[in-house]
Amino acid sequence: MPFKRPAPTPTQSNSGSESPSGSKCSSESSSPPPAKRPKMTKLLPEISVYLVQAKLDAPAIAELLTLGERHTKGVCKDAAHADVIITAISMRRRLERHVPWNIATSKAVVTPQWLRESIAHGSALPCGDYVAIEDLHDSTVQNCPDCKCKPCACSDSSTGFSSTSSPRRSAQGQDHLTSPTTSPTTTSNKPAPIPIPANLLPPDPPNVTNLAKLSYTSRYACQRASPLVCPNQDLVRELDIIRQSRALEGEERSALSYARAISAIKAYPEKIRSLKQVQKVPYIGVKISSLVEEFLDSGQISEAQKIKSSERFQTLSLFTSVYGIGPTAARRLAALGLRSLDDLEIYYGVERGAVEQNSQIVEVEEKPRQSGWKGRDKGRGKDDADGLGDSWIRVALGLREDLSKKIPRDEVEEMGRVVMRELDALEPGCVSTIVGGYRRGKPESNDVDIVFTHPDAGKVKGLCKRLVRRLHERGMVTHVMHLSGFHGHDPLRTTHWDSLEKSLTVFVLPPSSPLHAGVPVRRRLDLIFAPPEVYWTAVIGWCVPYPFVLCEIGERADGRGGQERVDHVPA
DNA sequence: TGGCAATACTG
DNA sequence: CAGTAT
DNA sequence: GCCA
Repeated sequence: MPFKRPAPTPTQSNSGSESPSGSKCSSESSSPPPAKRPKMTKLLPEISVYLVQAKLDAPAIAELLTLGERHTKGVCKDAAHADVIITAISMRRRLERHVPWNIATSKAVVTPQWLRESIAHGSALPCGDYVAIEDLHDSTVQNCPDCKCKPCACSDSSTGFSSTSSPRRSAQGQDHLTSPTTSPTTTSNKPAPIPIPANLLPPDPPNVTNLAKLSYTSRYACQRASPLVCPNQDLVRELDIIRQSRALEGEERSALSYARAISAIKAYPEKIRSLKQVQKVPYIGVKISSLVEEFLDSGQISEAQKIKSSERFQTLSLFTSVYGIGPTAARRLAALGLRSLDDLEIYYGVERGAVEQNSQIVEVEEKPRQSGWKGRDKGRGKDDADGLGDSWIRVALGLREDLSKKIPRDEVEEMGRVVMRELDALEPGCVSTIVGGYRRGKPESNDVDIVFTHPDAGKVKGLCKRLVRRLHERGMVTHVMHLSGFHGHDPLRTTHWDSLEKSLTVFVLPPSSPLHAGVPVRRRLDLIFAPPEVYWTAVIGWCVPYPFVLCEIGERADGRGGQERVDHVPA
């Protein structure tokens, strides 16, 4: 395996965070949206589901998980806790590999269509019509939570509207989704539908990955299939705490080892029950192996527990959650005795209005920075003596809360549309793909990464800056953390990788957007501009999660060589 | 035992 | 150059 | 911390 090519690397994006908390059946994942905004009423509030991911492709899994989270009581991590098991498997033998038979017989086991149509219908449909496995017909009918649990469409329906009637967005319960994660959005609106060159469109028909060839034993992540939600999530969560701790304490090498091991475990297709199983997983050596052993015995890892409960870890984690504060600064701040965000605000001299505590909505609209629109002060070299007086950290402190919120796919897509609309006005004919975690099928993202190009290579240069300027003028980009210029490197040996322009910004949906509600949450938005020749390579590169190992990305000139791999990138 | 991806940008 | 970010 |  060739890796280690001297060349250019796409940098990746997307932090590999975990889906957070979660005990049994989580819905809506972590951050309990204070029900302030899109007050979505669940259509199947009494039913919890379990999704067997086998035989489903990433987009379908994402779709079903999203539906499950949004409209059921919760998506269970364990079939035993669910009321309904959803699977595309039709053979008993195969199902037994994922769900113990005695469990399966005590539930309703149905096809994905049951979920889709029940939601479209507004309440649970008879499971008997969606039996996934013949042998389970009777038990499925018997265990179906049907209508009996829900007083179908009653008084309460005032708040309840069917998702299908939702004003914006049309695509929701579509069956043959056109791989929502893939289709590049074009800027073609009504007037001049500029044709997009075929080499910038996704392959049609889409490439299909032979999952059988992807084994978890592969050393390279790009050769492993990986479920969106791994069966060993609890174990992974424990190990990740140790990983984080190592990183926070500056033991990067160790952290890297944990990261690789975790990535490998995530690719392991079934629940790990014995040490023997783990030993086969790459990047699991003596130490981690012993940790896993402890986990198998006790369901937890004492070292992780200890770390998690330590004040040290909590403080460092909190501090690094501020954009711009990394492990080193966090340790230094902690060493100064600081412990809380309040401490940081005081330390960095945030003006604390009297209001602050009570009225949350203090209309803290960011004032445009005086020195141009690049939102950052320079000037003020006084308190910089200790290297920390960064006034910029104050801004980050204000952004922290918003930026820590996850972004639902709906909103990711809306952001993509909005940005595309602006770009279209600026330079018609552009093509884009939303990459990062979104493209990997994650139901929620930490940020939004979009890769752009234009069929005419000449039109790309400088576009990034222009787009950011426009977005900023229109109030959508509130901050620019970073704007990379166009380096006209020597046109020779340098591949076109370094000619990427990118900008890391903070974005907020405009009032005109259907998803704009009250005070919209500010989001991290990364814009990447690539010349057409490397467009797909860039797309791939930005979809590979950390820790990544490069593997023949870009082997084909048009970058489509990687297309087939990217649809099953590990999460 | 050496090495772990590689770079861009800021202060 | 160190630190943070992707 | 794991691999070559």
